[in-house]
Amino acid sequence: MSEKKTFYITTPIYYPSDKLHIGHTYCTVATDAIARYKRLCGYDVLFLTGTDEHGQKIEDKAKEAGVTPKAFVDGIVEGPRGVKDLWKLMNISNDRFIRTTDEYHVKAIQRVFRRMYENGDIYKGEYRGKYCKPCESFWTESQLKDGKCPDCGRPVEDASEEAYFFRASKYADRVRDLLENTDFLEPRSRVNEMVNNFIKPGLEDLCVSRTSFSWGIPVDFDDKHVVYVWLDALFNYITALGYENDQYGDYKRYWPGVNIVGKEIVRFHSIYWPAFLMSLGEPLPTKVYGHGWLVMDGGKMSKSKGNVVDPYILAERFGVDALRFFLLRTFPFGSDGAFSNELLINTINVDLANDLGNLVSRTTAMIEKYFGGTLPKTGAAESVDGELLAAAKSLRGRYEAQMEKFQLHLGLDEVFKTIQRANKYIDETAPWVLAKDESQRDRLAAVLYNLLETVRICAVLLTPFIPESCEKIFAQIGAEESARTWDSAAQWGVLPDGVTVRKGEAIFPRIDAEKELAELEALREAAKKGASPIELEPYAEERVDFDTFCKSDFRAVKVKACDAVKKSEKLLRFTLDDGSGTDRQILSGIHKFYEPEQLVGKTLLAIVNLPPRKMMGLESNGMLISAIHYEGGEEKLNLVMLDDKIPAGAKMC
RNA sequence: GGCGGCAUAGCUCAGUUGGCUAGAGCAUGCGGUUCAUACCCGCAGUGUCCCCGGUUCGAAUCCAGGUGCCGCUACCA
Repeated sequence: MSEKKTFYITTPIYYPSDKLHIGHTYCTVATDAIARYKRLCGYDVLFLTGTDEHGQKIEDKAKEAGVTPKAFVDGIVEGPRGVKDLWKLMNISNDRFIRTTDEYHVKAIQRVFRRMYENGDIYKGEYRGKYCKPCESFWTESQLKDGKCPDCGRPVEDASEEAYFFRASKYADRVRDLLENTDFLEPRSRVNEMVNNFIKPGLEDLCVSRTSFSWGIPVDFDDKHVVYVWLDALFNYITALGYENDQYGDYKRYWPGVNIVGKEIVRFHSIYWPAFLMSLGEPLPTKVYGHGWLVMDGGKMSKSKGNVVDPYILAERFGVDALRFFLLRTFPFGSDGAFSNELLINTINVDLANDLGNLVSRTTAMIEKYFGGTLPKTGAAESVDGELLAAAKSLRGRYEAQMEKFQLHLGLDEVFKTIQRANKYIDETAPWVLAKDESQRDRLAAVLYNLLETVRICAVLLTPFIPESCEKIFAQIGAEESARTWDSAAQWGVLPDGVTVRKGEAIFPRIDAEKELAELEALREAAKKGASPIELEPYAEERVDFDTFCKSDFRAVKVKACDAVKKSEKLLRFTLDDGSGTDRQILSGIHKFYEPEQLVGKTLLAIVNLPPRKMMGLESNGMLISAIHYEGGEEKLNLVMLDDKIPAGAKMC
């Protein structure tokens, strides 16, 4: 009977290829608020976060940094100002932290992979698919016509590397039903996107192993292969509870739970994740919730723009609670929100300093001033009290309704409407007038008591969002433990007669907006200057033998014409003079970097003896050579341009 | 290109199944107050509800077309 109901909630596990930014913080803070809310309500909550540490990108980054992948991620996860430090700073109340490099997780994934292999849902296949020799083209199974090459109708043969596949197609109907006919995936708008894009066209089997790099969990019965990162990553939600391992033992107790995710990874969580669980016959998550993104003023966050928002800087300047509050108060959870420093400062000043902070301050100040800090017993009610009392007494119900839907900003909105009502109540009752009249002492005490109770209820409901600050408020208004509970938030008159308050420091100091904005702008400029280190592709370790290299036929080519390929975002079509007398056509996906007009007449470098390849229905005979590097995390591409003196067709060697 | 989403006041956003003079907060202007963190309370505005048609007694809302922004996805050998 006394067994508490359980509630399990997770953030995504973050990919530690770089320091985390405000977007990760937003997601984690939101999940933390929900976890704290559920604890407040009396649930036995388990809250998990962690890091997803395998994959090619991390292997590359580590190589670049000259350390092992494990050492690289250790630095970002456990190191100073790393992931764990950030969550500590942000006062995140996670009960567990999983790293996908943790031994128990690795072992569990190997077992999961093996089980799915043994039950037939994972099978060995070919990564590239089918090869048509005469056309020299690769095709996937789904592109074939009657099992033959869709271009020439001739038979195709298997080619390229072997890989393991997950039979996602087998679960397509069940997943579709789950998406369309339940509220498994929210917000609802994501459902159409998933069904139309991935299920209706026919859900393809998913390649779940790689041989092209080694930083991953080895398939234990075939160690050329490492497990695909998504399969590895998704199962964290249950390995962290002890699924297929002995590290923990509460899978039965807590699963299924709620997965909070960003909208960019909804696909994996709403299609493959349930399909994997179906394959193993395990319960599905109770809900996958895809929240929106913070959109920066000045566009997407990027290092070169200098608008990557560093949560450390904001939390240290304005306070952890202020930052937590801003993120959850301002943006509807579920849709995108426009982030700006100005909005941040404004919200802190208006809601926290002026409305809430000042309400606590003026209430406690008056009690100290008029009653020496201790409120006498009283009962002098008047009709003017009605509205405030009604608002405060019904607040918990309205708040709860929103919180249960994860509408965090609306829950907060209810609380702040009540706070504003309390400020108005002070105006209506004018305690400073009552104070001048000795016969109104009783009434004055009643007014101040009503204010204290309203503040108390609001503070209880704000604890999931701004826990530290609420502690301070409770201390100032003299609220004991029993006056801080979920139950007490639905009751009026919980603070005892003769309650003693103690006015302290301002809980939320006002921010000098102009000064702070100028300083943040200066920091931004500095970051912009400092943060354009040029990053290079890692150097290849494998040697190519001289003969193979010599087979590559590099030639100087002159651009006779260049136009954008219709219906394609990236492709440009080049008509080239390669000195042979016949024009050569090459397609290149560089429209992001060049407009066609810029390139006509230029002398470029191309490899001309690659097999022809069709893209968007057009044939490409070779490849133009470009130089690639990264600046501030952004890919930069420059075509290699040769001296115009070089004649078309000149061979490079 | 396919799929999906968004477009409402200077800014950030609400507007349930079509129904009052289209709303809130911030910012702005004016007034009040002095307990309080130059704060609080009240009043006042301001809108081609992206454009163009259509359905309807009636459209911000529904339908067709268009424009702009965003996301997913395909083609970047």
